[in-house]
Amino acid sequence: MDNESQFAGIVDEWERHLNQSGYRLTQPRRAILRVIATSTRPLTPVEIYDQVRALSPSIGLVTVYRTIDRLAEMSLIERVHQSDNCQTIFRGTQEHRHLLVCGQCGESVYFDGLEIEHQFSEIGHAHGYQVTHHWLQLEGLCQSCQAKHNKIS
Amino acid sequence: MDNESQFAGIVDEWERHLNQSGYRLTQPRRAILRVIATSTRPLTPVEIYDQVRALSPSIGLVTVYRTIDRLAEMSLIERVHQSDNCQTIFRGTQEHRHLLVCGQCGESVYFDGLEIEHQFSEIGHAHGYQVTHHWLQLEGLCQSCQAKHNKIS
DNA sequence: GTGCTTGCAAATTCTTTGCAACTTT
DNA sequence: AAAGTTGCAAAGAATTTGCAAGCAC
Repeated sequence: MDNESQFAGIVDEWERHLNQSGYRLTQPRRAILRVIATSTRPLTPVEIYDQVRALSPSIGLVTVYRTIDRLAEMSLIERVHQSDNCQTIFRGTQEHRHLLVCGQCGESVYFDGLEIEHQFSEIGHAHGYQVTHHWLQLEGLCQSCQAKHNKIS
Repeated sequence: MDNESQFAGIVDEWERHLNQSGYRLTQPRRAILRVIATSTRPLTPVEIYDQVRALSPSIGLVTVYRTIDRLAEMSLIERVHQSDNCQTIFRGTQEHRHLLVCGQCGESVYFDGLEIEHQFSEIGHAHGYQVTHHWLQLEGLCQSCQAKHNKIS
C-alpha cells in the first residue's frame, strides 16, 4: 500500500470537513491538503509550499499559511515543535495519541498505549495544579536512519 | 523565603559557570541572569528585556538574545514551548525533570518521580525507532489562577 | 451573481549580524 | 593592553494584512 492509497481517505475526510464548515474546495487548497495528508513527516510551511508548487505552480505561500490556519481551527493537523523548528505541520489523529519523531529525517509515527496518563492529574494536584492537558513527544532515530548511521561509522 | 534569597544560589552558580567558561561577568549580563533565574515562569526575550531595563535601563535587546544563547550553550536554561509562544526561557535543572506550566499565568514548577520513562525506549523499539530523548510537559491551572477563575464564575 | 479565496505587494514581528566604542580581566 | 561585550543600526527571516482579481457554489 503506497502513501497515495493509504492516505486517500484522509484527504477525502478533510475535504468533507472543509465543506461542512462552509469552506470552499479550491484547486490550491486541494493540493495543500494532499501534501500535508500524505507526508510521513512534519513539514514547515515553506516545505509544504515547495511540494505544492510541483503540483500547482502558481500557488502563493500565503495560501499555504491560510490553509494551515483553517486545518488547525478544525484540529485536523498538529503543530509539531522540533528542536530546531517550532512550526512544522503534521496530520492529526482523532484519538489522543503521541508522536515518535526521527531526529534525523523527521519520519514520524503516532503511538499510544501509555499507562501513565492517569498519573498526570495526580502529579499536578501534588503541586496545587489542575492539569488540563499534556504534551509528550519522543525523539529518536528511525530504522532507515539507523541503517545509514551504521554504514557511515 | 522570598525569590531573592531562594534563587540567589542559582545566580551565583550561573556566574561561576560563565566564569569558568571564559565568559565575562558584565553588568548587563548579571542583570539578565538575575531576571531569568528568579522568574517563576518562562519569559520571552522581550519580557526579559523589559524586566532587565528596570534594573539597567541602557541595556539592548540584542544583549538579551546573546546572553540567552550563552546560557543555552551551557544548558543552564530551557527553551519552553507554549501553545502561543515558541521561545520562552526558564531556568533549567541539573537532573532530568519535567515542567508543569500554568496555562493562564505561566507559573511553572518542575516535577519528577515518573515511572514511565523506561517505557519510552520499548515504545520506540516497537516502531523500529531508537529513542534518544523525550519531551514532556503538563499544562494546567495553578492554585491562584483556579481561585481567580472560581471567583469570576 | 455573491461571497469566499487567491496571489501579490507591503507591513509586521522576531531574530541575527556588522561594527565602532566600551568594559572586564 | 588584550580580548570579550555592548548597543545601535541595518539586514534577514518568518508571518500577517490589505486589496483587487478570480473562482466555487
